Parts: sequence; structure tokens; C-alpha cells
Amino acid sequence: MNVVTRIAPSPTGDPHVGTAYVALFNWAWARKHGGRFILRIEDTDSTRSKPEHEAEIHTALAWLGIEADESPAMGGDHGPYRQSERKATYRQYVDELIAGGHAYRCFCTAERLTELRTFQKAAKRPTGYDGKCRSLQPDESAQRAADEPHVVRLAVDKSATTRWNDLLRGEIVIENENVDDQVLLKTDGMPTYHLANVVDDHLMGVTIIMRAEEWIPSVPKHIMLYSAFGWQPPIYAHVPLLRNADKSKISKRKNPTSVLWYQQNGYLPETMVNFLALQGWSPREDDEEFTIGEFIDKFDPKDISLGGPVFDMVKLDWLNGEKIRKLDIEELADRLQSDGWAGEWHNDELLKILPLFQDRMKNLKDFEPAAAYLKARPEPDLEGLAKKTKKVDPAVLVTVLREAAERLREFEGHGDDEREAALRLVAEKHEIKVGALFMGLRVAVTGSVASPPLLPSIDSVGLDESLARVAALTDRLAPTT
RNA sequence: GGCCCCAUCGUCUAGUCAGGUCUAGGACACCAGGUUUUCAUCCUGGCAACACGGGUUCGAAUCCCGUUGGGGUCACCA
Repeated sequence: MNVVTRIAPSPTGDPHVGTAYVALFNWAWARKHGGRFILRIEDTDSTRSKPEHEAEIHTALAWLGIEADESPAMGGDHGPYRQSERKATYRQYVDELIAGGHAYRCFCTAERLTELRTFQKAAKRPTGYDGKCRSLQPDESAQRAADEPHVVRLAVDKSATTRWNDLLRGEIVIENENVDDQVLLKTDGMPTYHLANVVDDHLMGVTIIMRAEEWIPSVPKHIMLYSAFGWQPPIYAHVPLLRNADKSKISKRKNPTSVLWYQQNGYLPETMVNFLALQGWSPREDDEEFTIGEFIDKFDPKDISLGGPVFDMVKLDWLNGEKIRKLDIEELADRLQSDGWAGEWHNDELLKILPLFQDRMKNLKDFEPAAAYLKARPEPDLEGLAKKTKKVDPAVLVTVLREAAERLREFEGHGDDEREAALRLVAEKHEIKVGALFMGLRVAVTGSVASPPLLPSIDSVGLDESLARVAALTDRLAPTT
């Protein structure tokens, strides 16, 4: 099967998760069939398009591991891949459409159009171009075109019906009376999405268009263009839109939508890929965790479900924790360092201490604050300690902690089991719970009531410093003695 | 509002195309218990859904119609 897919983002803002979502499906399908996956930049909106946004799209896709076979950055046999560089091509096809009577020039001003729309809305009529310039004679139209600003519109046959078969949704039927005479070429000579999209997809040999469902209403325009050019339309597969918690189309205000945000906030790219794949698609078996390679093997666009998936950050965080736990220590150390989450920690230190933290991380961001106590003496959580040792007389606790410190000095260099046994004896001798003793030491050494295991923590901090911390705590708990 | 798309636990979903194996399966979250020196991990269990109404059928989550609900779209933005 010859499979050519594409993703056609517009560089008008941060690289969007929706773009990554659709890119993932397109990329995987092309990979699965040894086809081509094209990244085409739709920068026909000359006021909003910015080169830096295009660069960010590349960065975002590269981070996720979604590499295009053809793109503005790497070129290809069907370039250029930036629509702003294809103006001459579109011009040529527009002329062909006008000559064939499939499109016409429109000289109406923006003011007239606004007025028209306002009137239609007030009258509760459907909005749309009224066809004023459609009846212009070809020679008059051509003459005025020489020195009058104008656009070119699609001449929709309002009496016809457009129907097509969506790969995911089956037959969709839209009466052309509901289709506007869409602008194809703007006053500035740039094509609109509709024209550029059809021309490029055809010229680049795209066989299947997987894109968001928001495009469904404009498919008739595209089909009409294919037909006007005498081209075969590709297969359409309209995938669901990612949603906010309130089910509306995912938006910046209600969710982080920039792929870069996730990169900059401690998420692993494999988390994003796995999570995005799960939005609408699921493997046949019940295992929801998979690698990008496994996804390619199993993916089929036909299996995408159509309810709009709510982007659930809670599940994303869970998945990220799972992915972090799957990394081996070397790899985790590497990710922390290359993404800037390692702080002052050196690689050899990380390899030693990371086993203490890996199970406790849901995010690469979690490491540095959690490990801070190893670098600097923390402020002990006295309130937390008091709560956790309610049943213990503070004076007894101080005595026990001081004695425990002596034992730790005595048993320096001994194994965890031996040291633990020694500490247990201290607790038993003073008839307090072992947990209370450990909690006291824990708060002294790590500052917190929740921490990695105590003995390895003491070893990492160093015995002298650990005991100094215990002394500092006992002095505070019993300042007068 | 017109047009179009969609509809299973709070959320992501399996099951729908080929109706019975569904007292509807899994995951996240939540709750309870276990392991454990705390936390986390890990393990066990629990809570929780076929939007509604008709129809077709011996039988419907699955097919049909309607209703309701949600979403998208109606730009010289994509």
C-alpha cells in the first residue's frame, strides 16, 4: 500500500499538542507502511506567521521523535514545503480555475462583506457571500483585475450535493447550498488554506488526510476543487478534537497546549507519545503502556474512536511516573542532566542517589527539591514531627534520638540490617515505637516526614553531618537541658 | 440560529461494523486493606457507565427512527 501522509501546521503560535496528536497518527501510519510523512508549513497568513514558530514546530516534533521525511528543513522531491514559497504554483492553478469557470474574481470590499454579514445575521439568514461579482463578464473581470484589488472565489454549484466517504465516519452528505463561495486567493496574492491545501496535497502525492474533525465542514470545497482540476481526492479520516475538561476544543486558557510546555515541565517525550496515542486509540489488549515502536506496529486509523477525548493531566502525570520508573538509572541521570533538571548534581553522584528517588518521581522536576536535603541542611518540619510522634514524650524522644546517634556512630560502616537492629533496641529500651525513633531521625536528617529510606539517606548525607543534624534537632527540642 | 459530527463508569477506553459468550472488561482518579522505619513503589479488594423514548427481533450497549445532550463550523485564520 502506498501511503503518503502529512501534517500541515500553521506557524502562528506555540507548537500545539493538537498538531502533535495528529502528527503522531500520520507519522505512525506512514512509518508502518514504509511510506512518506511530509511536514508542510502553511504560512499563508502573512501577518500571523512567524519563522520562530516554524522553528518551534521542528523542535517539538523532533523532541517527540516524530521525524518528517520531507520538510522545509530537510527538503525533498516535492518542495518547496513552505506555502509562502509556492505562490507561483497557486497562481497558475487559480488561472486554470478561472478559465474553466470554476472560480471568479471578486472585487467586493471588506466593508461591503462586513455589512453583508451583519445584515444576514440580523435577518437570521445564513451568512455567506451573495455572489455579486459572480455575474461579472469575463472580459470586464479581467480588465478590472489589472488595477483593482480583488480576490478569487470558488464558484460553488449551489444546486449540487457533495458526498464522500470518511474513513472513520462513513458517508457524509452536505448540500452545496450550505457551502460558501470560498475565497481561494487573497488580495495579497496568497492562497487560502482551501486552495493551497488541495493543490499541495495533490502535487505532493498525499494519499490519506488525517486531520481534526473541525475540517469536516470545509471538505465539500476541497472535493469541488479536486473535481475542478480533474484530480482524485485522497482518503479523508477526520479524527476527534482534543478537549478541555468542559468538553470544548482544547485551548490555551484551560490547558497547557504548547508541546514545549510539556518539554519544559519535566515530561518525557515517550509519555507524551503514549498518552496522545491513547486519546481516541487503544491497543487491542488491555496494556495501555507501550513504546512508540509498538504503537507503529499496532496502529490503524480505522480503530480511532470518535468521542472527543478530554485531556486528563492527572493520567498524564501517572503515565509520566510509569515512564520514569521504566528508565534505567543511567538513562534517568542522562535525561535529568540534558533537560536541566539535575541542578548541581554530577553524573556519578546521580547514579548513586537516583535509586532513592526514582520510585518517588512523577516528573523530572521532582528530583531536585526531593534531593535538596542531601546537599544542604534542611529546616526540620517540627510540626510534622510532633504530629507523627504524638504519643511520645518529647523529653523521651530527645533521649532516644541522642542515644540512637551514639549507636549510629558505633555501628558506622555496618550494614543496614545491623544498624536497624541496633536502633530498634534503643527504641525498645525506652518503650517507644520504632517508627517514632525513625521519624525523629528522618526529620532531623531529611527535614521532612516523607523521605527516601533513612539509612541510605544518612550514608548519602555522610555520618558526621547526619549526626550534626540530629544534634541540632535534639538541641531545639530540648534547648534548656 | 443553519449545516455537520458525536454519545459506554468522574476521565481515557474495550465491546458496536458481522445482535446472544456483557450479571458490560481494562486503565486513571477515588476509597479500603496488605507489604514497609515515613513517603513512594508494589500487591489485593471496592465504588462507578450502556443519555432518554419508541421500533425491529426469540433476544439490543450493539440495528433503525425520534428526542435530549455535547462538540465543531459558518473569515481575504488555519
